[in-house]
Amino acid sequence: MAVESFTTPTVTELVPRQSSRRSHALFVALQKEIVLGQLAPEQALTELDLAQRFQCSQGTVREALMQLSEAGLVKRLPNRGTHVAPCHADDARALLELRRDVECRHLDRVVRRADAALKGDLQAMLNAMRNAARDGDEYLLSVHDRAFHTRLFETADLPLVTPILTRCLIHNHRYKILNSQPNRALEETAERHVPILRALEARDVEALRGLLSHHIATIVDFGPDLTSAEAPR
Amino acid sequence: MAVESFTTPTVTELVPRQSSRRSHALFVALQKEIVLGQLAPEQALTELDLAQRFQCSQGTVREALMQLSEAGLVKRLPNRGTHVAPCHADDARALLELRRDVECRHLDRVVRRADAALKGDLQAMLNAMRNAARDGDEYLLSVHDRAFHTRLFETADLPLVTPILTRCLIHNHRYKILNSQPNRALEETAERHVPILRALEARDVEALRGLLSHHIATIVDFGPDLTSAEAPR
DNA sequence: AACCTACCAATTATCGATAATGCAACCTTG
DNA sequence: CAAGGTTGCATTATCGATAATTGGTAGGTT
Repeated sequence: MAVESFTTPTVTELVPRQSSRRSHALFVALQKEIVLGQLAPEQALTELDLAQRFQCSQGTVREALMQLSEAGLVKRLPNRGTHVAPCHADDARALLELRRDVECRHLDRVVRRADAALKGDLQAMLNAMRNAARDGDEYLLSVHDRAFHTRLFETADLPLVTPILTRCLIHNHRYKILNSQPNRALEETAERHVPILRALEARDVEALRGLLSHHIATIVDFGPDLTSAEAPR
Repeated sequence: MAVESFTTPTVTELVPRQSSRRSHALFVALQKEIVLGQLAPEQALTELDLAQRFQCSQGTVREALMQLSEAGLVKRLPNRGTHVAPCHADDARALLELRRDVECRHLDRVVRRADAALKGDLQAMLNAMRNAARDGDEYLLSVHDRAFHTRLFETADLPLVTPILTRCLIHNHRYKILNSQPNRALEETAERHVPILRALEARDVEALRGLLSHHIATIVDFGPDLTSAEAPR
């Protein structure tokens, strides 16, 4: 194992080099508006309107829309435009179950490959969550929350599965934010990740599985359905 | 508009209106080459090369590449190009488990909403699989196989989950084709879908779950891991 | 020799303009 | 007045050209 005396972890990779891309900035902005409901489900998005609004060309808007389509936040129909994706409870519940399966099933791989860099990154993300919670910024909190779980799962080294988790995460948070009173116990949400980090440090796969499963099942109250089924494996 | 004799069911919607789009044709062609391994994993794809090869502009190539990225068949890094996605056994196994979860978990919804149109479409796809198998066209067989399972799951009416299944399916088939002797019992693969169709007609959810779970677990031989875990719910 | 810097070739990102498509309202026609 | 065809508008799809970014290389400095 490498020496872990680095005070600042590799946060450099968290905001890679995409900040210089107009289309990516647009993607980030639109994603936020969709998750916050400022762009309503089923709402139509026309490329030239967005181009004028963000002062860029139609092609750049198109690239951003295709990235949103990759995240499942919009649906693009050939020659018929782009619409914000729906957000129904049935889909949300299914995606939450799916997320639990994905995150809980490969924890042995995660623990096996966990190193100091992972620990440092997760700690940094936890602090970012705390800051966002303190500032009452629910969306920023969700951004770092997704980063936390994504970083954790990436350690399993299943690059073809990670995009699926990404999809689940964004829709989980979208449904939560769209169906809850704003600013409800944000600090608590951040602190919920502490025991997960502890179990990871102890390399306790079973404890980790139980914590994550409960953590995910209690994100949104869907009734007893989700908690009844056990975590996979 | 010419008069259509409606001997075949609503296959019109299977190839919607995308055939007239250059980028979609390119997407289909590249997808085939990737799944067949003619484009090797990790191979670099440069946009202008493809534009010249397919006689179209760079933007059109880009759109196709983004669709491939949505399917997880390529990975695009900003300013660093597009590469064919890797294809490792660990990912393939994880995606196969995930596919089984998705397909088996919502069969109650499928059965509840199944109608004559679904039955007709599935029967048509089964016939298409048989034709492809008879012609020894393993890829075409896989195309109709994916269409069969996708059409079945769409009946569950979980539009946010369907794209995830799509992703799993394409990677399942890619791994299978990349890791098997060509033309191995194609007819058998097609006929495997007959009991599934029968159980659907009988509206027997439990039988359907067992059949589908076994059907999926035996696509690729990953050892006893997949068959040991039971189908969810 | 190791390191830093300025350039170069290759590639992607963005742009503005044009072509193609789909939809809806309108008009014709029986 | 209904059915079918036609036109016009709004929007997406495609194109060719230009700008920006990257990685590597050659050259110079300590």
